[in-house]
Amino acid sequence: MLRAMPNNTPKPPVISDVARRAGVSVPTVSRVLNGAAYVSEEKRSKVMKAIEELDFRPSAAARALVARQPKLIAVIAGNTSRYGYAETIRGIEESARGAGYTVSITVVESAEDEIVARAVSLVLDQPLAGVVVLKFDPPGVAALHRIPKSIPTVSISGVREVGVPQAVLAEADAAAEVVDYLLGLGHETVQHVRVPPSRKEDGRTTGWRRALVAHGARVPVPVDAGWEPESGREIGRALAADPAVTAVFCGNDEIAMGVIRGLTEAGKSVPGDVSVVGFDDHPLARMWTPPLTTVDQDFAGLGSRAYGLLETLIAGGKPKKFSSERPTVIIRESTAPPPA
Amino acid sequence: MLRAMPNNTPKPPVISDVARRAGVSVPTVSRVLNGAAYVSEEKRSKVMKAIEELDFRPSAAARALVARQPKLIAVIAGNTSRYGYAETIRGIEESARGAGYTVSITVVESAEDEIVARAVSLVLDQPLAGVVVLKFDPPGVAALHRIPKSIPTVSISGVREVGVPQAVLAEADAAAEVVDYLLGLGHETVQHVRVPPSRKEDGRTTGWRRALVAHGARVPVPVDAGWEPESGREIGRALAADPAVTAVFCGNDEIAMGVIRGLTEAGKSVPGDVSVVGFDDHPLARMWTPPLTTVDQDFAGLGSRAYGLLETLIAGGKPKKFSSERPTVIIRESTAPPPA
DNA sequence: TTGAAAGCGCTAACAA
DNA sequence: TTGTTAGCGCTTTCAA
Repeated sequence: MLRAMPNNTPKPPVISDVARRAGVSVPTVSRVLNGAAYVSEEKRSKVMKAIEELDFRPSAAARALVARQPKLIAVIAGNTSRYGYAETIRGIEESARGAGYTVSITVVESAEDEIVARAVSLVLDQPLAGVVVLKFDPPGVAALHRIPKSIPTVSISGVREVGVPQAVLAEADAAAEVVDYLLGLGHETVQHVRVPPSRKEDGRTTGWRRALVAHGARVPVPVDAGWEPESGREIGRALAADPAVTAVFCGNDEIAMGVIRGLTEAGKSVPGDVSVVGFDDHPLARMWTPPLTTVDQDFAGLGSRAYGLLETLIAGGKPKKFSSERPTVIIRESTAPPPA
Repeated sequence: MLRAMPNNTPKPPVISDVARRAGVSVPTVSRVLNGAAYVSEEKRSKVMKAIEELDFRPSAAARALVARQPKLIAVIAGNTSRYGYAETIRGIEESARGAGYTVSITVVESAEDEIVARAVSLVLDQPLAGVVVLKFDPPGVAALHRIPKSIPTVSISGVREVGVPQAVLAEADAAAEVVDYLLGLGHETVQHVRVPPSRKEDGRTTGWRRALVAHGARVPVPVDAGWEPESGREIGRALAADPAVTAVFCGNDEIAMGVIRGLTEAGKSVPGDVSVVGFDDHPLARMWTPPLTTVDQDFAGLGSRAYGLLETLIAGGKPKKFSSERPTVIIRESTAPPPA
């Protein structure tokens, strides 16, 4: 553990050091620092010089203490490095940075009470302007429940839910469109391989089911995959054994790639024997063999919209309850009519 | 832009509110907060109760001001969402969180002076315990130069460099090993497709060149790729036209996948006609067709080691100059002897 | 245009 | 065991 020991670096200069060196009062230094108020050219330059010489930086802690709104936005997520998460965070950070905010990220490793409490508490220990919670998974959902109402908060999700303002990517509609497309190609039904859901059922699964039912098609039991492509591979191998499956809709591209690999290893051809669709439009989806039919999700835009909602909230405004957008289906070469 | 408007959320409770409600003095509240000193069971429970009721959280800003070390670590990077970056950040965050730190991320979009200055300034405006700079690219390198020496700082890189303490993944050695392996298979030389380097030459290129020279093999002119797999594809197509290239060593897996795709599209077989090696062991590398021979880089471990260095620095200790580790070559199926 | 004084929310030192 | 008194480094009145 870290001990509170004296730091070996020299104590950094403070504002009074600058004032003394420049021969002015502390508030005057503060004035030139903030570009505000009137300061004579003479003093201003003296102060600037002193700042340079001392390599002075105002203490962020002191500034934060004094009235000023904190300039930190916390992002809470169950994961930071998987494609969708990373891109969403990128979108948040980019927008936030543009407005002068820094973003912190903290991951909640599981939905277990103690883990969630510890992570949230860590987050709240910083001086925060607001928080964005990625509700892509159970840890995210659990974390949201623990954020005090007094802190401006928005969430990000794949489905509309009541609660704090929310940026959403309307997955269900896109999923339904995928199924429509596949059924239109002549497939009798569409198998679904889903990623770990954030709740009982995620938007992709809901949309898939809805479309199947709307078409009067048989609704197969969804197969659960993990987050790793490897789990898709195993499922692909298993699916290959069932001649009834001619079309598979996967919860994300990585899983789809794994499924394709498993199918191929088991001797099936994609899309000749079975069509496979992913979700997300991962950068490698178009490089895949065959290039993957998938759904483009603008994660960065999603993050950016979440920031927008939060900004309104922080400013004391009343943002829309939802900022919703519809992902786009991208048809490439992993889908075709079923074998005759 | 965000205006400094009054917030609509109620002003959060402060320590004096708790003290008043509990009928004790402010320092007493502080004492129970910090678990220190003697406080009677009676008052302690009164205070706890007041804290609960008010949902009070001590102001991090005030705490930071008063001697206590801030609990925020800033990560500065040229990117946050690409595989290696995201994983490295994950490693940092995980270790930092374990020790009670939150991590902020801010990206530096280019090495342009103004951009770098703005980003760094944003970072320094937070009360920081220390900073980790990802020197994987020019923006990262530029940012490092702007961090004041008074702030505990470590960097992360693929090659050893003088300066602040550094966590390194010894790319050059691994790259050399790849070339040794390929040459051992019988290839006359190895073409190199590199990702945008952080400096004149990155470790992967250095190791590749070194091994080639050591074997007395011809050293081809490296081909520059971008970060997108798509750029690899174009290069692959171009490379297919040159019968002299039978082995290609790529700067990362995404590029390698693009190269393989380009090669394949141009009618070459991998590894029959040309062998391709990637770098990073991306999660999809083993799913690829053919499964990719690559180099496993433990990015999360790298991030974790960087945190370790920083922790020592923050505690006032003197960390090693380098925490170096050697990536491992992973041979899969995208490499074979050259065609007869 | 400038400085003196007050105070942000908290912890540390000192008495009691 | 507890309260009183001082600040931490800065910004913000308020006078001058």
